[in-house]
Amino acid sequence: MSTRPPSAADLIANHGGRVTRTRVAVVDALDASNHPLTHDEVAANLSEAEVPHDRVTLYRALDWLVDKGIAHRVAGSDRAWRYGIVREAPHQHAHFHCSGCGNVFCLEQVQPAFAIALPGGYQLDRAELILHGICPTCRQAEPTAPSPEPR
Amino acid sequence: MSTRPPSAADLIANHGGRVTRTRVAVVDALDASNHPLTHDEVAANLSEAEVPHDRVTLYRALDWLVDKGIAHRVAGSDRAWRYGIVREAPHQHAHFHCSGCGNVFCLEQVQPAFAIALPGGYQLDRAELILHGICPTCRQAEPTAPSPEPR
DNA sequence: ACAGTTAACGCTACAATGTTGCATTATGAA
DNA sequence: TTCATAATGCAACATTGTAGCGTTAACTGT
Ligand SMILES: [Mn+2]
Ligand SMILES: [Mn+2]
Ligand SMILES: [Zn+2]
Ligand SMILES: [Zn+2]
Repeated sequence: MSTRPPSAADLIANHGGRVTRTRVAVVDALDASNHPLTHDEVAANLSEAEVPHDRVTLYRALDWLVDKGIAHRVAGSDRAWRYGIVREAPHQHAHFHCSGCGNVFCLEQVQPAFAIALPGGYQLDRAELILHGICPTCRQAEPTAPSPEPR
Repeated sequence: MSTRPPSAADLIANHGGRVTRTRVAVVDALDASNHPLTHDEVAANLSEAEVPHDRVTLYRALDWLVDKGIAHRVAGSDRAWRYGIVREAPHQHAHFHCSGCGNVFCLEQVQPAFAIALPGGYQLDRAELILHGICPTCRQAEPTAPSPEPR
């Protein structure tokens, strides 16, 4: 017998939270995605699943999940946070920002471990590595696109 | 005889732009700062120098400077862009985000050059290294502060 | 099964950071 | 000086998120 992954409800209850409609649906939505989602994307997801929800409640649910370490939050290039389920703690890896679709992908394989010669006086706490480029899906959509991008 | 650094007006004119009150003041403000400034900080700076200015015009001036490569733009942790004068092109170095003062510092010494084994299908365009911690100024202000930061 | 406590909700208002449209101004060129 | 138009200044709007506060419903204890 292998241990099954905990249900959304279990995850929430195990962290001392009340199991509510929105929280369960949010965890399910994040868990089903292969990349972190914006508040708006989660909302769309819930709407599609016909789960009634409130904008503010959704923000609070996401915040709570991050606070409990169930989800993590990563900044996008468009100043909207992305929320992703935490699949392996601690959450420390590079993130890939696709300039095609705008999605952010967690690269769990790429652990930013490098020695940095910091100028004097700076006290380093945490390093964040962000890679910009084209994700596999967008790349396949336009394989050899020159994308002239006139300056 | 050493070549003097170009005046703000020259910089602007050399890029084919009209030399206006706001643009000149913005370039001067950015140039005088040792770290990139937010729109709001630039505005405060202009107010202090008693340079009349409009919020939107200021945004457009900053955008124009970035577009021409005179300034560069870097994201803050508070979803406000920071604008800094370009002192050495190309602008490619690590950025330090101070959790004390919230300022962002350009670390021209720290060039993010590392070999990354990217998962298949991703096309890398640019790598961005963000360091989080305490800047020299904030550190001196509270030398051994634990900074409890209650969640 | 029921009642009580209070975490969490849902709504309204507000804040911060930008963007868009458009009439007006003033910069640089002729 | 005159002229074309780049750039401005103002009002309105968009997006992303927070704060206050009365109401609801999830859990606890019986
Ligand atoms: Mn991640
Ligand atoms: Mn910089
Ligand atoms: Zn993509
Ligand atoms: Zn600082």
